[in-house]
Formats: sequence, structure tokens, C-alpha cells
Amino acid sequence: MRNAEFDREKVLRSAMNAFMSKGFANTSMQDIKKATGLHPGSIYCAFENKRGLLLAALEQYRLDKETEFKQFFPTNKSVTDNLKTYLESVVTECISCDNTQACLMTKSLNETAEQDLEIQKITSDNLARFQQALADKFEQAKKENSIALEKNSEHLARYFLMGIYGLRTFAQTHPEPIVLKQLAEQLYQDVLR
Amino acid sequence: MRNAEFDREKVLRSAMNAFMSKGFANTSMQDIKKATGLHPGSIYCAFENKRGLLLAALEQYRLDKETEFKQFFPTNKSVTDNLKTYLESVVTECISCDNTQACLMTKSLNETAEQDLEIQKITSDNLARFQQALADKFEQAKKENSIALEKNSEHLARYFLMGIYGLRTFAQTHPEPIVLKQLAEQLYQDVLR
DNA sequence: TCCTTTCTTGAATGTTCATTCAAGATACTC
DNA sequence: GAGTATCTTGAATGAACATTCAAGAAAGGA
Repeated sequence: MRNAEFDREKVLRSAMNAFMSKGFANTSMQDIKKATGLHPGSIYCAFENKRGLLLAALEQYRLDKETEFKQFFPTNKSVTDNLKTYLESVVTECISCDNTQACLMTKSLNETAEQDLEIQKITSDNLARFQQALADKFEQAKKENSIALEKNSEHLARYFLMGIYGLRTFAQTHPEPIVLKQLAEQLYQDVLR
Repeated sequence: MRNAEFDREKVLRSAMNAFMSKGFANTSMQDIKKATGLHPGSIYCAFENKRGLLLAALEQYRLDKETEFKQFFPTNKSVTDNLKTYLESVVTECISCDNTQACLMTKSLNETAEQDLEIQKITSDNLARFQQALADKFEQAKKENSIALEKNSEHLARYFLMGIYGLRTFAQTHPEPIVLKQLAEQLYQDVLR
């Protein structure tokens, strides 16, 4: 008997970062070895192949982001304030120009869109799940009387998500903090109007 | 003496489509051969290498998109109506789920961001140029009294562009026409409010 | 302490790919 | 119509890559 030596979560987070900064196709096994510290054999033993590593990394990313998202919504503050804080954190993430600036879901969706239906489904489903989480928050905001009852929570969630996508792409060309904050501010205003 | 047989613009448009549907890294020379009808030797003779082909395709894309954009702004109609028509055309393009749905600029920016500074600069500059074209339209809209004079044209252009980016990404997960049209409609309202 | 089981290692493998190049084809010039 | 310059062709090349595997290392059980 002998247990695996590596920490699965750490390895997956390293792999996530590698995929986010270089993309899946441009990340070689050597890059992965450098990032994770694991030799090819171990990777193949644990995740079957490079694609399997991406699938596992996507799942870990989902878990991490869901946990992170929940932490932005403490019940002692209003949902709308929390949404604002969350949006500001997205901007902060965009500004801190490290390789983690992209979203692994959208990046993978973009790269493997037409070529890998399973990955397309996984990423689409996860983004839809995030959208639903947002819709739940808007529904809650109605109960707190922060937004009008006649508003459609699902539409608001879609629009907010669209804004985040846009913000992220925009940040790749203009990483100027002031500009990004201004855009986020208007997005927030427009959604909560 | 002998002239080249192929039509450079046609070849570049075929290459553009190949790169947009599969991405740069995932498009092999065989794919390019199939798409353009040109054998490797001819490609290398005309564009130096695969990357050179991308650079030429990016330039052609810019030219094509600038021409297309101008056609959306006939002077016999109001700028705001033209902007609306343009936005609707973006949605239509997203819906017609063919491989041309993505924008070659953002796709290339996403894929080669950290690895190729020259391509990063080219794509960023071209997107900034597009943003300026939008700002000009908003400035013009002020003169037509369609938007308030105190509005900042540059901010409006950035926000509008952010919306287009978001719309395009959103369309990859939800290509439902009604939803996309609704999002575009609100974007238009929010910008012109 | 030794044995067995499992994990780790990294060189070897075979494939895919961008790129090259020499032979062949074609159009233009004189 | 012959000669030449240029373009086209596609097989050959070599590099990079994902993947495999057999040998070595380490941990737990007896």
C-alpha cells in the first residue's frame, strides 16, 4: 500500500492557471509538468490524459467559484450591496493582470466550442448555473424591495452576466482601472434601475 | 513572368473563417489547404508562415469590418436608428450559428494574449479603432439632439462595445434569438437613455 | 527487517504538425 | 515558338507533442 503524494486540489489549481494563461492547445505537457510538479506518468495515471485534466480542472474551478461567490453574500448586508461588491471584485480581478484574469469556463468554451461537444456542454451548463445563482439574488432583492417587483429576475441575471463577459473582454484591451470601474458602475446602475 | 493564380482576398477570407471556427492553434495547415485551396508551398510563399497568414487575415478582417460598419450609417437616417440597426445585425450574426459568429479580433486576442505581443497590439489597436468609430457616432448623435450633450461619447462607446463583447460571449451559451434580441434591446436603451 | 503493493520517474514511442524544397506546370516575353 | 521567370505542387523533413511503459522508489503490513 502507498498513498498518492500529491494534493489533488493544488494540482488542479495549478493546471487551471496554466490553461487560463496559455489556453488548452498551447499548454504542453511540459508546461503542465512545470506548473503542477507532476511528471507525465502521474498525470496520465490520475486524469487519463490532457483532456481529462482539463475536465477535472473545470470541475474544480466550478467548485472554487461557487464557494467564492457564496462568500460575497453574507446575510447581514443587502443583496444589492453584495452584488455591487461582487462586481467590484470582478473588476479587481481583471485589473490584477495575472494569468488568472480570464474565466476558465468562457476560455474553454471559446477555444473548444465546435470541436468538443462534451466540453461545450459542461461549460455552458456551468455558466447557466451561475446565471441561475444570479437570478436567485435578484429574486431576493425583490423581497428586500431593492428592485421593482415587475422586473424579470432571469432577464436581469442574463444582462448582468452579459456585462461581466463584456467587462472581462474589455479588460484585455484596456486594463485601466478607472475605465473598468466606470463601466462596472454603469452596469450596476442599469441593472438596478 | 507569371502572376499568382489565387485571389488574395478570397484566400484571406477563407483563412479568416477557418481561424474563427477552430482557433489559430487548432487550425492545421491541412485545414488551411482545404479551406483556401492553396497548397502549403503557396501559403509559405505568399505569407511566410502560418502566423503571417493570421496577420494578413487580421488586416483583411479589419478592412472588411470597417467597410461593413460604414454601410450601416447612411446619412439619410438618424445615427441612433443606424446604431440600433447595427446592433441588431450583430445579434443576427450571433444567431446564424455558422463559424463566422465569433470576432476574429477578440478570438485572436483571447488565444494569443500572453504569448504574442505583436498580435496583442494589433488586435487591441483595431478594437480601439472600432471604439473610436463608435465614439464618433455618439458625438454625431449629440449634434442630432438624440442624446444629451453632457454625456461622454467615449464612455458611451466603451459601454456599447462592452455590451457587444458580452452579447457575443453570451450567444455562445444561449443562441436563443428572443433572449439575445431582448439583451440587445436593453443595451440600446441603457446607452441612449 | 523484509516483502508486497502502489506510486513516481523520465526516457522511449509514435503521431501530428509546420515548414521546406526540388520537380513540374504555366504564363509571359522576345 | 522557344526560353525564362515565376508560380504550384505535394512528398520529404525535422521538430514538438501527447502518450506509454518499464524500472526505480517509497510506504505500509507482517
